[in-house]
Amino acid sequence: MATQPDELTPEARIPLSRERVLRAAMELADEAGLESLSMRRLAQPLGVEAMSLYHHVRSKHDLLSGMLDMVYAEIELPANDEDWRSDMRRTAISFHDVLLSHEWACSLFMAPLSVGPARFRYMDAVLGRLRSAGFSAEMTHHAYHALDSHIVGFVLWLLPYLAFARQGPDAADDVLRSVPVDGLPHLAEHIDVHQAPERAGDVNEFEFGLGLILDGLERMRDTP
Amino acid sequence: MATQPDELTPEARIPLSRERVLRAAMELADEAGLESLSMRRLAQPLGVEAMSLYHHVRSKHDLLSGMLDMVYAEIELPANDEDWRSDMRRTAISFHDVLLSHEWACSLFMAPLSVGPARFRYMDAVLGRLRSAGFSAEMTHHAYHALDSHIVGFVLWLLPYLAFARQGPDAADDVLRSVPVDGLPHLAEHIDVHQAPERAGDVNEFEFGLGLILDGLERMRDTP
DNA sequence: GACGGTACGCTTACAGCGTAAGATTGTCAA
DNA sequence: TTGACAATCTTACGCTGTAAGCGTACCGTC
Repeated sequence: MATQPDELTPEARIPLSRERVLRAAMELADEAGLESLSMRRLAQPLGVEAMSLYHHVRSKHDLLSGMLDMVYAEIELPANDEDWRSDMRRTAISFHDVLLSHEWACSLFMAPLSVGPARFRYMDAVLGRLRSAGFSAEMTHHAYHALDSHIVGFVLWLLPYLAFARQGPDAADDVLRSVPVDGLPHLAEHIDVHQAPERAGDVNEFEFGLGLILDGLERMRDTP
Repeated sequence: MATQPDELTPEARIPLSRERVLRAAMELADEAGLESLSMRRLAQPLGVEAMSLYHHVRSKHDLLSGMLDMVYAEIELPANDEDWRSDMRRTAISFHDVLLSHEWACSLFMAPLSVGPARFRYMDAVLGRLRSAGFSAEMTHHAYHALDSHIVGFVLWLLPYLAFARQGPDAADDVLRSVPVDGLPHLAEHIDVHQAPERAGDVNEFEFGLGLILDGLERMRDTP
C-alpha cells in the first residue's frame, strides 16, 4: 500500500513556499516552544530536508522575523467606532490575547529582527487612532509607547506563571508555597492575593493597568 | 621566564567560585552579548576548561538564573523618605538603568528561570513601600504589576533602537529613513518625532509613562 | 607519616545546532 | 532532444551544552 509514489505525490503536490514554511514554523513553536524550532525539525513535518527551507527563507533570523510579523498581522487594528479609549482598549486586549496564543513571540522582541509590513501597519493604525482622538504628535508618541510597554511588559510577567499553571492544577500553588517568605512579609501577602480563589481572570490585572494608562492619557488630552 | 609554575601559580591562587563564575559571565554578556556566552568562552578568561564551571554552577540554566538575580541585586530599593511616588520613581528609574546596563537581562525574563533571593527581596521592598503608602493588599498587587510591566516593557522597546544607535551616529537615522512609510502617514510622523533634535533623553519617554501610572495610582489611593 | 574522602579541574565523547558548498533532480522552453 | 533554471538533497564544518570518567591536591583522622 505505502508505495513510494504514494508517499511522494502529496508532498510534491504542495510545493514549499515562504508562506507555508512560516505557518509550519508558527505551529511548531506554538506546540513545542521556540527552543524546539530547529531547521531540521521544521523540515520534517513539511516532508523536506532542512536545507531546502533556505530557498524560501534567507536564514533562521529571517524565519523568525517573518514569524513575528505574522503575529502582528493577527492583532485587531483600532476601529473609529466609539470613543478613543474603547477603541484602543479593544486593540490592546487583542494584542494581549495574540501574545498569549503565541508565547514565543515575546522572546523575539529582544532580537534585532527586521521589522515587517504588518508591524508597520499596526503602528500606523494605532498612531492614527490616537491622532484622530485629538492628541498632538508629541503626545501621541508618548501614548503609543506607554500602551505598548504595558502590553508587552505585562505578558512578559504573566508567561512564567502560565507555564507553571500548565504543568498541573496545583503546580503553580506548589511553586508559590515554596517561596522563602521568611522575613519578607509583603511578599507573603502578595502570594496570598495571587492564590485568592476569586481571581480567576488575570486579564483583569492586565486591564487594570491598561485603564490606568488610558484614563491618565484622557485627562492629559482634556488639559493639554 | 615563562616557566610552568609562573603561569599556574596565579590561577591556583584565585580558585573558581560561583561568585567569580557569575561575575565573569556578567562581564562577558555585558561586552559581547548573551549569544556569545558559551560555557567554553566563559571558561577561557577564567583560565579554566568549560567543564570545570559545572562544579560551581548546576547547568547553564542555573548560570543564567544566577546572573539575573545579580541584576536584581543592583536595583536601588525604595526608601521611606519622601512621598511614596518619589520613592517609587527612584526605584523604577534605578531598575530601568540597571536593565540598560545589562541588556541581556531582558532576554532572561521569558525563560522559566528559578527566582533568586535578590529578586524576592526586591519584590518585598516594593510591595512594602506601596503598603506603607496606604494601598490595600489588592491595590498594592495591581500597582506592583502595573509598575513592573511598564519598566520591563519600556526597556524591551528601547533596546533595539539603542542597538542601532550604537552602530554609528547616523545608523539609526538611516534605518528610520528606510522605513516604507508610503500609505502610513502617522508612522512617518512618529519617525519625525523620534528624529526631532530636542529629544536627547529617551529617559523622559520612560518617565512620562511612569508618571502616568504613579499619578493614576495616587488618585485611586485618595478615593478607594 | 599514612590513609581515605572530598572537592576541583581536565579530557573525551556525543547528539544536536545553523548553514556553506556542491551534487542531484524535476519541470518547462526552444 | 537539449539546455536552463529552480527546488531539493547530501555532505561537511565548527559550534553548542553536558554526561562520564580520570587525575590530583588538600583535608581530618589514625
